[in-house]
Amino acid sequence: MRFLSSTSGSVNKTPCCSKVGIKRGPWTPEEDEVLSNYVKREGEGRWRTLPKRAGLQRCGKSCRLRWMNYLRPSVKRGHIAPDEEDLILRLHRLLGNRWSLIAGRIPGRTDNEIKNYWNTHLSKKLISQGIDPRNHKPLNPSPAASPIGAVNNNINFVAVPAQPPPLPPHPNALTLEKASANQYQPISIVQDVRSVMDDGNQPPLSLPVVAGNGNWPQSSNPMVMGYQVNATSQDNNAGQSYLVDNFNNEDTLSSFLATLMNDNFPSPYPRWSGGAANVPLASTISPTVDFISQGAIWDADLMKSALETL
DNA sequence: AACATGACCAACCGCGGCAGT
DNA sequence: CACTGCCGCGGTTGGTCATGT
Repeated sequence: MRFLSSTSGSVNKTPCCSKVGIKRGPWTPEEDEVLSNYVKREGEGRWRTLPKRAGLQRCGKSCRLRWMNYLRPSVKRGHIAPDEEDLILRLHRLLGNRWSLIAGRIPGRTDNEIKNYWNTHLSKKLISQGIDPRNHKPLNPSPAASPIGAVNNNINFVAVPAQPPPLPPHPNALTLEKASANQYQPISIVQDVRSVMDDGNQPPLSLPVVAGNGNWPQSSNPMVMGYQVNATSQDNNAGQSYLVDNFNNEDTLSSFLATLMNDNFPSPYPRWSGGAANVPLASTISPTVDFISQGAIWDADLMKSALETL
């Protein structure tokens, strides 16, 4: 039983939870009050030493979790609303099990809550609709068995055939322009990416926002997500624009993000080169995730508007 | 009424990243 | 540069409650 202090077995317990005298299990109202008052008074952080300072017989991890998931004033209570569910689905489709990132885009909801809601509701819902909740693609690749699946009244996920037929030009192409030193924003439709490909032309340039490593353009880069236009060299000219697909075929954006997140991107790992794009360097190897969380490219509103084009 | 099963979700655990030294 | 400790994340567990038999 997990809530009893287990003195047997498990050698590799984390230090904070293996200490004698540390309480575990459900929190009492008294403990909640002590923790809540202390954090409101002293602020968040220094969780490791907080229990001692606050006079709680808990480990720091437990205190942090309790505050973050339950006691924080900003935590929203109650059922997940339809629009929240809709947003969770869209974000999960793009980000996968990045619960913290998803929660960061849904005010008042915690990563734990969204994770639980996903595991107990949404994943089953998608399965019942013939959609694989892991990748949002049909469980059965047979076109006859994978019609368009209505997830709810607000959103339709289009089942992707095994070999999608050519699509006509779509008006939802999104282009980006440099809005400031560290942010791009959508501008007008420039060109349908597939028309470039269908003509058999070599893509002008791979999209610098994904391939930029200080040595772009890299026309041989296999992760062509979009094409730079109106740019002739590695420069930082204002007004250059980028076509970022049209979000309409084969989940391009989603698979692209997934590829980055799964570390499948070819070496050298894409990072912003300060000279090329003047965007804050991502120090980790999850650049897109960092960009999203830092708002470097996809700030909250931009991400939302992009998702709404799906 | 008693028991079995399933759903829900708070809380725990291990791990990786990162800042500080 | 290497080491250490803390923090935060995602996966998992198991207690509680609701529903079914």
